[in-house]
Amino acid sequence: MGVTTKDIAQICGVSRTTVNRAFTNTGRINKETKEKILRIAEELNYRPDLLATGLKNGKTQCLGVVVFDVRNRYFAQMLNAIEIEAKSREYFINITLHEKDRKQEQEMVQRLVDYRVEGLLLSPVSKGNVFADFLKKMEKPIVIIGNRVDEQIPFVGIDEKKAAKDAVRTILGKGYQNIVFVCPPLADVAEENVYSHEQREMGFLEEVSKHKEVSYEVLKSWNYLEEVEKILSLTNEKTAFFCSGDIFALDIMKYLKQKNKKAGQDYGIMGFDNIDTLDYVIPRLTTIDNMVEKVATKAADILFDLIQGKEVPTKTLVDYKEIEGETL
Amino acid sequence: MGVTTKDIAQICGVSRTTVNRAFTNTGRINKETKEKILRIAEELNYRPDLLATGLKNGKTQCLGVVVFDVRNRYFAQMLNAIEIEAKSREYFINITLHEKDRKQEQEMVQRLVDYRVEGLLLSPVSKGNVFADFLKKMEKPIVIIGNRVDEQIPFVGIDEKKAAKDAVRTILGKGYQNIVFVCPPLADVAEENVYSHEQREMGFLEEVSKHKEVSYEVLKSWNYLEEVEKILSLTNEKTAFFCSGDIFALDIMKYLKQKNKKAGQDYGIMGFDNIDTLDYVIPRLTTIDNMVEKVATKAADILFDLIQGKEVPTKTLVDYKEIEGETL
DNA sequence: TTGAAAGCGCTAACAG
DNA sequence: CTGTTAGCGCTTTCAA
Repeated sequence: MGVTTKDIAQICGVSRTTVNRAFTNTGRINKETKEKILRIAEELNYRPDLLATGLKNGKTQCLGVVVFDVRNRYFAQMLNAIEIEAKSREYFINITLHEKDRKQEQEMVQRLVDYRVEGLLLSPVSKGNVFADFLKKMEKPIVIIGNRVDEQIPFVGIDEKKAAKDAVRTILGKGYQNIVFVCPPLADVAEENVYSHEQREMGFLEEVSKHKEVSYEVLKSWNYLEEVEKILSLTNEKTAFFCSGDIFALDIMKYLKQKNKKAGQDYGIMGFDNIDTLDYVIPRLTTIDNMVEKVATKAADILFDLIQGKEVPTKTLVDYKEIEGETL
Repeated sequence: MGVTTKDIAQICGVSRTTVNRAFTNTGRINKETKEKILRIAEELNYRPDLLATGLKNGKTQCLGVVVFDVRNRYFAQMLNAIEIEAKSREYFINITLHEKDRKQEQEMVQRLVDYRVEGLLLSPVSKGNVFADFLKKMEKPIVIIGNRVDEQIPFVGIDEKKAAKDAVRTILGKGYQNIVFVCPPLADVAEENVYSHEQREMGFLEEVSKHKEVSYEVLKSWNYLEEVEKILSLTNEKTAFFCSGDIFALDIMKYLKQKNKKAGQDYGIMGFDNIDTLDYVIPRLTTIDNMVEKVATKAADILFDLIQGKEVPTKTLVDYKEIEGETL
């Protein structure tokens, strides 16, 4: 590699210990020696080797973050929030991606641990006991964002269930008699961790079943476009689609627009997440802000607490927010 | 930390060298000894310390990637492409973000180098000789994506200038007599590396000035919404806006829609980039695909060549593609 | 105020 | 087939 403390020591005619002291401000050191060392180091463009430092100290000032796809706005916003939080504590973040490949997800976690990151933030697609045990075996501070893994591993998110209930109430308040919960991710429930969607479904069902006069159903298929159209053409009731993700809502709106059906007029529609693509789409979609930035910031906070050996809650909920648009 | 080769050696009653041999398949080793070592390692959940390995070998199998904001679709798609490419070579990528903060950008580069990544992919906001020298001083393989820094540092992108010329021709072909190039980033040309936008502007000017009968102007302000509206209200000519970024186009379309002006009818508009938000917006924006995924993949390829000590071109252009929409 | 020596965990040359 | 030894670059006693 480049210049090492050894080189500097040699040039300055001192020992490596002294050189080290010059950098760390630790222990007594002659002012001139120190200045000389620093000057020479500067001249030679000396840079400490972080691998060596990390190895020696057992600390790397790094956090690992594992998410599946940065193209997803949710993660993009999340990463930014984490980055900012980490930076404020002079930590470095190490982002890794896996394309919903559960094997890779574990590999990424493992590798980050092997690189001795001091803590991990995950938004996992894996689930179940095996995965939970795997994470626990890491013996590293870990905080889960969004898709809960088990009761013990600290988790940060919003109260998805309550949010879904609120949404149903909002929709009913607008006079809809038929509500369809559109949740394609549930089609993958067998393999994938879709905790947040499951929670939303529970909230939906709990609330909607309280109202005898309302008819409802849940769509768990990725073929939702056709199904939605069919539903609309077969019913006479005032129908609203509650989508477990803004993307699905946008997709439906676009599709139905081509069929000359207008959101907010011919049907109602509500999303979930408040992704920023919504800023460019007319009419403005009514949705629920998942507060991903707040959640991520909170998760990072908790992770730092864990790193410092503090006790932390195993479940932390951040307030969500309904965003009124023009589609109900 | 956890279990080390030393522990395993002790337990198996052999030396650390032997343990090492069991893992690396290098040198002769007794089959049973090997199996025993591997079994014990497995049981103890042994994991090599990557910091130590890296320190020893001077290799980390890591690439560093520095971008300014992952919320930007362009980078999001770029990162995914890089990730895939790196993974196929068993490299790990280390993504870091800085919010267009040029000081931080340099710090990130420096830190990645200090962590001994084997190469760097940057899409920089910094520019100029000082920055170029800084990068060269790293003495690491580096490939620049999108915003060129200087003639020597390998760069991958599309032929922005030619693409802009093509776009102008397309617009003229639709009968527009007045073309406005909307390029807010040029407002920041003093501080920021906006190479790609400068190239686009050059292309625009070169092409448009060939046609004496066409009037044109360039908008370099972040207040483009009002200016656009003013222009539309003052001119009688058939006007098109050529936006140096789809985001600006979407913003304009939304704004003008509220003023009851329709894209493709009351005015023409064309974007640049082909971000995937376009999928959800009607009418479909005519634009140019910046091929970010291909560019990123190519950049990673070149970086690997550099890492292997091969010669690489200092400038690589990937074919762009015009996407016909409904807004011209 | 400074230096010698040992060690973080892994690896490789060289002996045996 | 296996072990000894030294060393990657940095840090930290402990002794001078």
